[in-house]
Formats: sequence, C-alpha cells, structure tokens
Amino acid sequence: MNKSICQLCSLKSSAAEMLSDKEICILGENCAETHYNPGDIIIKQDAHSTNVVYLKSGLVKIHIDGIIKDKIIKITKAPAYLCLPSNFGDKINHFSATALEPTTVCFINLDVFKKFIYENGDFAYQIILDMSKNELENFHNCLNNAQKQNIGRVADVILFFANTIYNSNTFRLPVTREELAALAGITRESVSRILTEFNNDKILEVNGRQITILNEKLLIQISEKG
Amino acid sequence: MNKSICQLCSLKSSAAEMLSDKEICILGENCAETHYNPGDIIIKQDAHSTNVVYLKSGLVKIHIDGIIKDKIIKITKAPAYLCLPSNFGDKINHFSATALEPTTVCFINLDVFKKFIYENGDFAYQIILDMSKNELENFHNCLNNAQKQNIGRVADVILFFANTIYNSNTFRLPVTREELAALAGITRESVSRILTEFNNDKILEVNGRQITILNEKLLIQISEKG
DNA sequence: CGACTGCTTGATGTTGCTCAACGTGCGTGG
DNA sequence: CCACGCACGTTGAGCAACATCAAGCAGTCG
Repeated sequence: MNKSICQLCSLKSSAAEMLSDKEICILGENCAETHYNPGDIIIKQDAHSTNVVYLKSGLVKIHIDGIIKDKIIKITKAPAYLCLPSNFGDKINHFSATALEPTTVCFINLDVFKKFIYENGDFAYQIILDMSKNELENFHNCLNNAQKQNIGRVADVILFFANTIYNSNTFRLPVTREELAALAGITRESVSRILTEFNNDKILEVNGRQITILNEKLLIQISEKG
Repeated sequence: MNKSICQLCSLKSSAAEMLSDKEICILGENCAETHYNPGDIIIKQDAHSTNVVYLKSGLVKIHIDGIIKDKIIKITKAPAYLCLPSNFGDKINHFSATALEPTTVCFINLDVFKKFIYENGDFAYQIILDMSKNELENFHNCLNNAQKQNIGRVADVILFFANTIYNSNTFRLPVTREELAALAGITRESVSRILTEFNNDKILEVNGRQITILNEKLLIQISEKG
C-alpha cells in the first residue's frame, strides 16, 4: 500500500471534488491505495468495516453468500464508493467485493470521512446524491429480478454490460457462465440454454465470452416484456 | 393542511432532533401536515417530487406499477422519511405511497431540507445513517425474494408483520390477500393456499385477516431454509 | 335481490430446476 | 510427453413448483 497524493489524483469522486485544499491534505494522510487483480477479494462479507472503500479504477462484483448459493448483487464500475451503507450501518460488511478486472482501490479512514460530512456541507450533499442514485438503481434491479422470467433476466444482464459497463454492442464478458447465472438469479444451465437460443435466433453472436448484439431492438423487447 | 408547530412536535425524526431552535423555526414555516385515511394515495409514481415527505404516524405501503402487475416494495411504519432517494435523484417519484392505516405526513420544502444538510453536519449525518439502514434492509428483502420459494416468502411476510410492525404474535393484517401477494411477489392464489396450509399444520391460526402465530420456531425455520 | 369484492379450492399447463452425461481446455504431476 | 484431475460449458430427460384458468362461496352495498 502507498500513501496517495490525493492533490494530484485525477480520479477524484464528485464528493472529493468539494473538499478544500486543506481537507484534501488530510485525506491524503488518511488514505491508502491498493491494487487488485481479477479474482482478488477486496472486501469480505461479515468482516468488520473499518474503512470507506473508494473504487478508483476497474470493475468489481458485489456478492453475498446466500443460504443456498452465492448471489451477485451487482457489478460496479469505477468511480464509485463501495458499500457505504455497511460503513454507516452496523459496521459489518454485508457483502463481499471481488475484482473482475485489474482494479485500484483507496481505503479511506472512516473517522476522517465522517469529519468531512460533519464539516463540509457540499461533501455531505454529494454523498447523499450518490447514495440516492445507487438506491434507485438497486430498486430497478430488484424489480426486474422479481417479475421477469429467465429469458428477460438474461437479456437484461447482456444489455447492462453493453450499455452501462462497456458502452458497446460488442464486448467480452468479464464473468463465467456461473457468475452470469448468480447475477441473473438463475442456474448456469438456464444461462447456457438461453444464450444458445439467442445465438440461434440471430439476436446475439455468442463466441465463448465474446458477445456481439445483432438485434438490439428485439433484445430490449425481450428484456422489457419479461 | 396546517402549518405545523414543529417546536412542540413530539414525533421528530432523529435528524430533526439535531436542528437548532432557529432551524426548527424555519422548518415550521416550510412544512405542512396532512392526514390520510386507509387507501388514500400520499405520493403518486411518476409525479414530480417537490417535497420531502416525513411519515409522522401511521403505516403506508410503497409500491410500483410494474409492467405486468403491481409490486409492493415494502411496508413502512412511522417515523420515517419516504422516498428520499427520489427527492435527491432525478426529482421524479419512482414509487407510489398509499396509506394502510390512518396516517399523518409532513411535507417539507426540499430547499429548506437541502439547506439543513449543507449547514448542519449532524443533520446530514443522521440522514446518511437513515439512508444506510434503509438500503441494508432493502437488500435483505431483495435477497429473500430472489432465492426463496413461495412458502418461505409468505413465512417472511408474516414474521415481518409480527416482529417489525406490530411486535406481537397476534395481529390483524392491514392488507388484502392480493396485497400480501404483491408484497411477497407471488399470486394471490398461492398466498391463499399457503395460509390454509399453515393453518392446517397448526403453524398459524388464520381467521380472515386475523393472524396468530402458534409455532414461531417452525415459521422461522421455513422462512430461513427457503 | 343482483352485482361486486375478497377469498378459497381444484384442474391443467408451463417454466425452470435438478440430475446426469459428455465435451473441452488447462495445468499438474508422473 | 501423456495421463489425469479440474473448472467451465453444453445438452437432454424428468420432475416439482407455480401460474393460470375456472368455478364457487361468503359478505356487503346499492
């Protein structure tokens, strides 16, 4: 881990942009940067949550060991704070976070972070904005998972990677079929079947993890109508 | 609607407790109290979100018109802020809120609320705490709905009313079977079947909307193992 | 009394999970 | 270098869980 020079950081969060020079200095002294490779565990579920975790670059999955099987809550792209609610809730990490791509993370001292909230209204407001957007997104996901059937969920996940993560209709999945299933809340067999079906119907071109969307309109339809 | 005298209000939120006398005064001038009866709509989905909504007393359901059918996101008991994320997100209400019992609500001017966040760190921190707890709860719900089968979901909902809403093993459901189904994410027929099954197995005593939990231990087991 | 709402129960069809078999690529150790 | 185990992926068959459809009942309101 390195003490980071936050003044020079070009990847500040919108909240950190609100900090004064003096506060940025304090941040730098209470902040450690770490690098992770794909598969590395960044946060472990049920561990004590002692730091705010800022995802500076990279891609991670937020997941939880369910009673029965692992469930991936969501995929988060930098920049983002990871699991703020765990920091302020009961101080226990409710989720694990694992890197999917090479990822850089800053661990920020929780007390310093709190101090900023107390003393810098603009900072606090940005954090609240951030949490609000997050929660709305989560609700959207929940609804999908609650009402759609398998084919719609898979369509959803594909569109999510295309639109939100890679901004491209052709991309390489950063996850296995197993993880895809955990994300959609179904079995890996079902994922497999649906992907080959999409391939046969010329909706996708599937080649291992390489995906190309051929008929986006239809895919959106499938995603929407369930 | 009445201008409320916030100074004398005994049902302040933990955030409002942090306000100074002067701020409470400002709050009083920018706050309107309204009463609702069961079935009354408090917030309407897709409407412009112009006020912070504080649930002072009563019980409401937060729901959303899905593509296919209505889904109840959750049941919220006073005291609580309703839908803060909608206020700070895109200013559109993402959910509807409907009273289930006689309910009192304070509408607070959003600009005044923001001002408090900017200028009073304790207030901002309490709001963040509140949102954090909310989000953790929501995740818990999401997980349940994602992994459990029908019988476990119904057990969950019954335990929720017993433990969280009424703090008693005998209570009267504030919702129809239809709403119970929308809350558990299943059909009303399934709810019906499972409740009679619970009744036959002496787990519950079901008498219309009147519920008594006879075998809580078993009910918890059913809820946990899915 | 008829219309309506809320609830229950049974019959039937569909969805998707489980289980099992098998193919493939990769790394390890003999 | 080959044999083997292992993770990942695909495919098919059977079955359980649920939704849907349909019918009927009780209570209520005009």
